[in-house]
Amino acid sequence: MRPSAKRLPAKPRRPAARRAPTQKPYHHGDLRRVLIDAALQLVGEGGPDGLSVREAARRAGVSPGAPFRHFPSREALMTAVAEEAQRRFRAEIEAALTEAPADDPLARFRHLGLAYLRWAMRNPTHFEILSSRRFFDHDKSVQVSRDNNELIDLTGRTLAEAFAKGQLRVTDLKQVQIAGRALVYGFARMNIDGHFPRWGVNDAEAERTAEAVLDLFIAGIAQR
Amino acid sequence: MRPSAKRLPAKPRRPAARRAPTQKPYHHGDLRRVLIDAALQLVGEGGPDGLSVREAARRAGVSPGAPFRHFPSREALMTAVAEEAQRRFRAEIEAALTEAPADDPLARFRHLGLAYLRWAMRNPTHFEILSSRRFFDHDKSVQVSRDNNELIDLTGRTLAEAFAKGQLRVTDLKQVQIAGRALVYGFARMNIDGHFPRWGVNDAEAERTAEAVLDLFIAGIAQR
DNA sequence: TCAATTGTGTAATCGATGCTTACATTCACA
DNA sequence: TGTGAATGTAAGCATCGATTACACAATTGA
Repeated sequence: MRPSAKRLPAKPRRPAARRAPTQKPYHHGDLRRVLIDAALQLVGEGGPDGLSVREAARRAGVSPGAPFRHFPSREALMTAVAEEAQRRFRAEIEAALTEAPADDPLARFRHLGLAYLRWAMRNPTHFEILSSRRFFDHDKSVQVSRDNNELIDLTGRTLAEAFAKGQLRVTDLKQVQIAGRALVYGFARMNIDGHFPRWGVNDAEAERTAEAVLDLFIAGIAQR
Repeated sequence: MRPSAKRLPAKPRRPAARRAPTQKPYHHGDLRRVLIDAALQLVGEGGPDGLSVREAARRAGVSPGAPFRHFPSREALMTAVAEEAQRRFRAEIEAALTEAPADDPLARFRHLGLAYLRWAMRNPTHFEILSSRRFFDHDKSVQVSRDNNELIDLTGRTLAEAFAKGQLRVTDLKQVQIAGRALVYGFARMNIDGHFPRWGVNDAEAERTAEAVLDLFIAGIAQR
């Protein structure tokens, strides 16, 4: 609730509306949200280490101690950032999946992998924090772990459907899934960790190579 | 300066040899080496963030400013740690390769991947620092980049030999190599980043799964 | 032999950070 | 309308990386 939009029917003593525009109100309004946005930006700019509680407070125009009213620790703020990133990650993958053919599980699997890779390549720092346990305790975030598990289940089901349709020549789907995860995760992390020095973020060649690598993997497991 | 302990040439001044054993000499002896060892230990214990210049100095029994005589920055100390780790990494991989059959390139490729995975699984924090550009500037370490490039070249040559012998069904070796790197790197990083919560370090099941995943990949590219 | 040079350690200090405590202000509700 | 809860500020702590001035020691060369 913003301080200007309160009840106060009959009282002329300086309401927030009459406050001088340059003078900011004592209460921020939606500091929690603003802090998360600032933190998202900081992580985007400087990676996980770029997140500073004080800097986030600075950008929100608030005292250095204020964020601790909303987040008990830097790690908690990082967790909130990861939750927001995970939400976007999952949303984009599921959106991409709606455009995939419903009756071709292997093609859906490919769409899944491509959407995964594309988001990871375009949002490297955000992908990094939600993928590594170093930056926050995944067990303490129900949303991140749930979203992640559902994504894993989704690929598992898709693979099972592909197998049921006779699209796979391999039988151990569990290992196929782990290998597939390792492949896309490894590619995404190689990009993050600077193993592709010729590419910049959003480089089209990077995404083309990602696609080729994914297709190589799929060709290896597909029936032919 | 300490006024009481001036130079005073003609005096029963105690030379280093006659110094009491409990009293440590002013000069450490081999501080640089000891600092690297302490730093290796710190990284092994607490990951990359666990390295603190002060703590390394503390363990070396030296003042907080002393390490800066040997390393201009924390990053430089981390680079030295990474160089030592990279040296061990490469040595172990090359040692494993000597035990591989000389006339079977694909088997050698497999040995290469297995040695890579094994070392990464058993030395997760050390693998992490030498694999990510976050912790030090790879361009500033000739050793790390050279060792890494030679390892990459080694796998490239092995793949080329396998192809020449007709052991591969794929033609784009460049993409096979990138996919292979992504696979083992992704698996190693998944382990580091806590994606295999059931496993501990040195868990035999982890290495067995790593082997199975690698074999799945090789089966996908091998001629049959 | 011994004085100068160079190398290597200490002590003190700086600014930034995460985090805590005490206090101030405002909101929400009975 | 008044009171407790929520949310901000101010001040301060410990730790960290890093710098500077200074102390001590080993090496060198005339």
